[in-house]
Amino acid sequence: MRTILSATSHSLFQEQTLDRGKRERTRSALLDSAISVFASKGFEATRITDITEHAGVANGTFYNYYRDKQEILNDVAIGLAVEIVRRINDELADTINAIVRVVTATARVLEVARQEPEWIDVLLSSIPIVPELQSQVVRYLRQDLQMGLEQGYFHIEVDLLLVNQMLALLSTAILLDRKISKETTRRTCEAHLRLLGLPPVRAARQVEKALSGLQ
Amino acid sequence: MRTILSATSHSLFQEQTLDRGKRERTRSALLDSAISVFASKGFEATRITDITEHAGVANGTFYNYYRDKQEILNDVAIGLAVEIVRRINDELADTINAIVRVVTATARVLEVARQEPEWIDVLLSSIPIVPELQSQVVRYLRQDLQMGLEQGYFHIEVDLLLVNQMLALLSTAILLDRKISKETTRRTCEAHLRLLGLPPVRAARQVEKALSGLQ
DNA sequence: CCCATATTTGAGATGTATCTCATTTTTGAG
DNA sequence: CTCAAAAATGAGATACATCTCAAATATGGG
Repeated sequence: MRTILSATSHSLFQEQTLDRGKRERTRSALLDSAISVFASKGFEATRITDITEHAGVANGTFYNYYRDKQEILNDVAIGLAVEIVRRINDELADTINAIVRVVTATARVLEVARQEPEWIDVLLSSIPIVPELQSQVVRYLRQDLQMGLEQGYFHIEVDLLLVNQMLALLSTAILLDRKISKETTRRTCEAHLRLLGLPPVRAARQVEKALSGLQ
Repeated sequence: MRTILSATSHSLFQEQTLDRGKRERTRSALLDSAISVFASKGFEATRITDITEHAGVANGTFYNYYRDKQEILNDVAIGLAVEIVRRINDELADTINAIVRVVTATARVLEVARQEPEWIDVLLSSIPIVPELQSQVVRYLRQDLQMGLEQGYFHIEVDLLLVNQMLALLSTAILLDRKISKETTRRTCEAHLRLLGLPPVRAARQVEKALSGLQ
């Protein structure tokens, strides 16, 4: 057992395929079930049967769609990443200040973690296992960091180490406080800005300002 | 497969028990083998037989000492933690400046990671699995952080989140650059001080000073 | 060197998960 | 509604890791 919170996540894949044929609906059921089971038992401990039982299909059905656990994890992780990045990107379309972008993105990821704990559970634990994922996340984050450098806010080398440091701080917040209090969000945003080279007082002020601007 | 570097670690447990009876020598062989195998295949993927083969004993021998994998992992992790903490504590006995303590401890952990990659591999991946470990690490780190607060250097709340943030930055460094370049060490120390609330320029200066003082 | 005790051994019993495939059931286009 | 194609089924073959234990072997104090 891994997650403490009850599983209240909405289905991600089912919703996208209610109209398409039977095949796509069954695939979505498997994908959504995989999210739940991976989140509650962890990837290693999950058996194919756990996924099929949760999806309400027979064991053999799994093999009509995927060869093994790893293969369905890939689909799940990419699907989650695409959805979460899409949401945040939409919101940030008009934001040009790099500090605000970083704080907002951080806060939004934590917001998703609060509302869909299973998604983030699976996504974060997939990063080391699904190589394709890491490179996507890195490319996405790097843009904002580069922007912050050009705007003169950040004092740091933008590279793989930095991106992974930021991801690690995110993971820490989620693992330690699954309900994601406002306090946890604030401190994680501050940690990000401190890491990026803002003096602590300035970091606090900027986080304060940016977070109050979010609804 | 997990580690890329070849396994060049020294035995930790064998050395301590060369004189004691057969029983303790076999136990040590199992413990040292467990380190190697956990480091190379990861805990989940390790089978009892991997450990006994590596130790050059029969499969059944394992069960004369441990009930299962988890039980030997506990012994391994605690043994590693005790050894590493002992080394660093010895060196820091006379250091009273909290900044120097934090930078030195960080640098030394990374030094161990470079020289005994298997140790740190296993230790870090054990932290989530061996509860006893986490509380020990937290208690140990908290002292230095408290000291830094009292000396007026740090601007932060010292709690579980902070300690885990620092551990996460350490893990990130090790996972991303297993050979642990000077650069990685410097940046990880700076990240720690930035996180603790030192302004970036000051953090850089302090790290520079403290690291140059280490042989 | 002796021998009671401690330790090791490894074949096999047990349990469990994966994966296959011949058969059954469902689907949805015409 | 019909029916060929698509999809689902689940029993069982296969594989493999755990754990046991009676027998074999090694140990080290006297």
